[in-house]
Amino acid sequence: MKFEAVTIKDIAKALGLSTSTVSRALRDSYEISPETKKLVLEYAEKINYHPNPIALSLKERRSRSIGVIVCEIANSYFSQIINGIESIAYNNGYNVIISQSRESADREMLNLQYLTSRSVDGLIISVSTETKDFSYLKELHDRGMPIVFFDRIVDEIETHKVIVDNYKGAYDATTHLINSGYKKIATVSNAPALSIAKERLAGYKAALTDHGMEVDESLIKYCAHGGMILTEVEEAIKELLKPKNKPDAIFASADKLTTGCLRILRSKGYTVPGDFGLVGFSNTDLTELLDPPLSVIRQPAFEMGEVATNLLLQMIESKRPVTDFETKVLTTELLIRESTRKKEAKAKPIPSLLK
Amino acid sequence: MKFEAVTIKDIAKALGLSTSTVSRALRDSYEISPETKKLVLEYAEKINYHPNPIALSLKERRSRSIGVIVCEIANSYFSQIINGIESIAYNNGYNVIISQSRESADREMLNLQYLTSRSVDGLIISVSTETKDFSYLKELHDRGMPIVFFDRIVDEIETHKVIVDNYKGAYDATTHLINSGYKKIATVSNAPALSIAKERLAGYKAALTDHGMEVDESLIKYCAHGGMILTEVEEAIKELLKPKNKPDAIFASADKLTTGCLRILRSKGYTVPGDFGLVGFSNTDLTELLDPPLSVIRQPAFEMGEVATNLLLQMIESKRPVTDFETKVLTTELLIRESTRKKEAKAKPIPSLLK
DNA sequence: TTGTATGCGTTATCAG
DNA sequence: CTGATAACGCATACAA
Repeated sequence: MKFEAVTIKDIAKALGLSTSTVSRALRDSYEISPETKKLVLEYAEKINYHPNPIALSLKERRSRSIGVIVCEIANSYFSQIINGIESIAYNNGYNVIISQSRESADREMLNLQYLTSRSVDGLIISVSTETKDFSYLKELHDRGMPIVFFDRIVDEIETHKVIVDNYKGAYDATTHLINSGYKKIATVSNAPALSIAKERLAGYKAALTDHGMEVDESLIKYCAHGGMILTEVEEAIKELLKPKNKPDAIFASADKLTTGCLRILRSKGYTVPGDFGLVGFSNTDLTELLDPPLSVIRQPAFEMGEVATNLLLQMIESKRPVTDFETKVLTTELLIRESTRKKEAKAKPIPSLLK
Repeated sequence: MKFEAVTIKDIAKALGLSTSTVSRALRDSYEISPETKKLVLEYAEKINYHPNPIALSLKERRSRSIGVIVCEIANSYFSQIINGIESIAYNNGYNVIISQSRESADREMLNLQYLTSRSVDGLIISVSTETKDFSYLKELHDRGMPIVFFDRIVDEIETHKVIVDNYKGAYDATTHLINSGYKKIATVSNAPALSIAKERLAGYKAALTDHGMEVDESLIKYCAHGGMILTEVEEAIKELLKPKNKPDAIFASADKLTTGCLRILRSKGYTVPGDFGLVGFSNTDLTELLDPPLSVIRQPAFEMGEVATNLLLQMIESKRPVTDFETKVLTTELLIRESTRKKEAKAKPIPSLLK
């Protein structure tokens, strides 16, 4: 009682034709008579024929599917990107296979092996925070697998990359905190090896110095797992809140870090934003549910997925190797959400709280 | 410069053996000498051989992959379920292909066709709120495709189903609102055709009558798109807040409805929960970020994915047709999060607000 | 215009 | 123990 599909053979037998004639008729070949074509097409329609994509893959040595690896689909930033990827992929007849690394280098490797063994035609990937060894990816790339990196890119591999303007985003976020009256701004960052972390840190530092504030290394904390583990954020905050050098605001450089900071600060009794400033790279839709809502750096996620996919399909479908790789930089946007409260914050000097 | 994989042929040629010998050696057949086996295995390892799953699929007429259709992967409830599905699937050597219907019957149909044409061995699906015509699914099922429904099930199709105890969840949520002192409890529900909507509505009504409150049909609002479109929630709330019969609390019967109600109520100046009660079926992790946080009905999502997948794999791998279908009911849990505020709410009578 | 034969990578069947 | 061959579904070069 297995699910049996209709094949080209069934049509050929039923119509007294050869399989090749049927195949050609279905592909609308010029060498088939209109009558035969009509006959075949109508019968195919009637019995609901669909070509077996597995056989096609085997024949054409391509699967018309692309692999996507992200750390976490539950993250709305990534799911928006996936939506962008899917929209372009589907329009071009490609399937999308999604897999999650959950910020683990091991799982990333497994997924990678799985996808390549499934013969995906190309790969769109945002590497996990934990990954330090890119040799497998490099080998894949050297062997001709089209790859596009996005968000968390790998500098060592020469291929297309799509990122947002991390420097500008961090700069804007920090400036917003400064303009809101906060005086001592810390940052909670991703693993320092990540390119995005570096750039965001640079933007943060630049904003401080441009506004005549000094960069204090003790106010810079790293979370190796990007906030996936809440305790690492807790640890970072705990250190920041030590009496000797307390900040009154934080720039959080990633989604999970922003929500992590928020949770911990609120659990400690702070009103955020208000007593304590917080702006971050967070696309979690729900930050707007907060009362007062949180300002965030919005990343053009959907568009990012689209751009990455267009580049990948271009690589896949070009006959000769692509050489002119480029790094597309999309622009972030500061979404100011706590406008009414911000004015208050500006009006009254921020009290030195953190008792 | 395409990505070329190593095949059994390459090994055969390199070792001066036939492809069948190599194939048998790799599968550890008893009829191959230990020396040959060792030779083949070592060489395969060395050149990093992996069987081509596409060729295997063609041969075995199965793809070792299962299709999953949900309305939205960004919804953390569904992404948790997907994690549960993946964990079981991967452990059994199955791949998972995820697709989103985005609450559109059209997209659901397209995904369904796509997945079946990709020869998935089985399907795990939560139908979209919009779907009213289940004939395609029914046909698929009749033709032998193993299907497991979860969350939003289709009563007409005889197969395994996995749901949570919607009745109990709704009953608990409503009771919680009653115990918190709210006097007039409305509900914002999914499309009434959905089985989950019916059951949750029944739980809501039962809780009211069990506590000596009367069911007022004008306090029951439906959102056809399950809150995907914010305006429909807005419309529902607007009607509820009409002067003549205002409620002071809402039981929201789905994730997007809960967050939708929250957003709209807060934008209208209500403190929620507090002035206005709100409990819903919401697994959005971030509801705990709210201040005060929101009590929610937690659904055992991960476990649900596991159970569904186990049932599906059992169907796929059983040689004869499965007949003893069952509907597994998992238990929900009321997560009380606004405990401190709840006491206040209990202590002081809820003022008749809604001015 | 249509049919026949071949190959994509693998395994099963049959023959040595 | 090992090798040759057919088959899975399809497209296509080559024949007719």
